[in-house]
Amino acid sequence: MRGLRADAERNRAAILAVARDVFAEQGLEAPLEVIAARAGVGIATLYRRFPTREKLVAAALLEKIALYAGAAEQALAVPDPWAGFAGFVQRICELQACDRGLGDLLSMALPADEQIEQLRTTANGQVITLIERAKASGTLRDDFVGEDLLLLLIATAAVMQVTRADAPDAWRRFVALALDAFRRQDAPSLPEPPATVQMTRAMARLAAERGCGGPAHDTTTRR
Amino acid sequence: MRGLRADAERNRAAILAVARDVFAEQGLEAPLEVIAARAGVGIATLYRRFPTREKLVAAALLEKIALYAGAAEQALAVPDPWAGFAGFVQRICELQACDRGLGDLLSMALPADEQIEQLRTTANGQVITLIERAKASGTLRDDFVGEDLLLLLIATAAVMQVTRADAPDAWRRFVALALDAFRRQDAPSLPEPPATVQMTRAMARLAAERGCGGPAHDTTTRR
DNA sequence: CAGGTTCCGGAGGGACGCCTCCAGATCGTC
DNA sequence: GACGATCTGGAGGCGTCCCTCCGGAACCTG
Repeated sequence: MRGLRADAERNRAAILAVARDVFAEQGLEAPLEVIAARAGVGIATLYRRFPTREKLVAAALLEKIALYAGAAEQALAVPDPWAGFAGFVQRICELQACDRGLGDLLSMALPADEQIEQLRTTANGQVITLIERAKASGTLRDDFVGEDLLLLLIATAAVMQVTRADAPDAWRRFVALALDAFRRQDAPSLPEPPATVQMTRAMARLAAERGCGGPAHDTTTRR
Repeated sequence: MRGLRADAERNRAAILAVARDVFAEQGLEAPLEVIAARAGVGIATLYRRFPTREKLVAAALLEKIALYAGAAEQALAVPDPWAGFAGFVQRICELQACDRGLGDLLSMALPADEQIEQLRTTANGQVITLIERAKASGTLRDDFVGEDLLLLLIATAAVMQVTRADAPDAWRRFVALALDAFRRQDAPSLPEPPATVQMTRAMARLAAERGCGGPAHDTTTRR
């Protein structure tokens, strides 16, 4: 694949810039024609440059995913295990709140680009370490697992979406409650210690990280 | 409005029965033509009997909402305040899990029928009582408010939707975590004690119940 | 500035869901 | 069983979004 022609490259950049905005505002299911129009480009040009929605999503959100991965790394650098863990949780929720598209990507099992999956997978490894460290320090409940974090991401994404218009900060309270629940306490044991569950693709990855293995089936269907 | 002709009444019943099933399976945004087809009826007949989607939803889900209201009443009959509260939370989440349409209705601020709103409002009053009772007994955290329950309903609805296929019981773990968070403990105070927040219509109702008042604006728009 | 290559954009077909219209079938009453 | 009132169903217009096709414009190399 050689370099694009000058105008083509310009258009590509314009599409990408607009896509970032639109996905952030409207989520990953925004009409592609909106993006093309706002970029001052025909719909065909968008399709030529990004043949599938996933390609466009991947290109547009790569930096945001990198922020997610970076947050995990920074959290590991925090000396206090609980502070690192709690800060990480708040940080990724913050990222989610700033970018509805990222929320979709983190919470729903959208078909994602290989590059993004790789980034996410390594990040997940660090997250597991973060979790184990916090558990070992006695501040995070023993039965906590990575999947619980995914549940939280799903939940906060929904809370944000529903309350965005009326109470845009409601999710902060929700996340604070969740962190309270995650903190160690003499609580009744949770149902279904989910050693075997596997939900979204991201969760399958998480599980794989932790050595559970799992059929990462394809889903070749479109739409 | 006089009685319907016999065949019309029969069709109405068939539509309603099918609507209950379809809404439970697919949520409240299921195509109306699916319902008409499954009921063995033309789409026009459905529209004639239920001119708007909300009317159909209201008629189809009335009993389910009644179950919700009943759960609040039963919970108040439980002697132990915490057991009553926790049982209620689990019960309504269970109801939500069994009926995706009910989940939509409880969590999203869908335009709802007057009859349903009324039922929901009285139920919400009982819920507030339930909450206050549990707080007074020292088992529910002091800063808990009715809106937190709504947040939970929103969150569990999302969790159920995303994990339905792969881990249909994941929501149970999630709800158990939430109940842990709600239980009294020496926790850092939550942000935004939401005396003033008002999110969905249901939440506005809740707030109104508690005497906050609030502009229950109209949203006359269709669709 | 000419020629070939690359790129562009809008038209347009397909799928889906909403909702309405009206010719004809069905009911129930006398 | 006949007649008027009531009810029916599917065709079809509307809107949205998807994606492709192809005549023509823009680039860039010499």
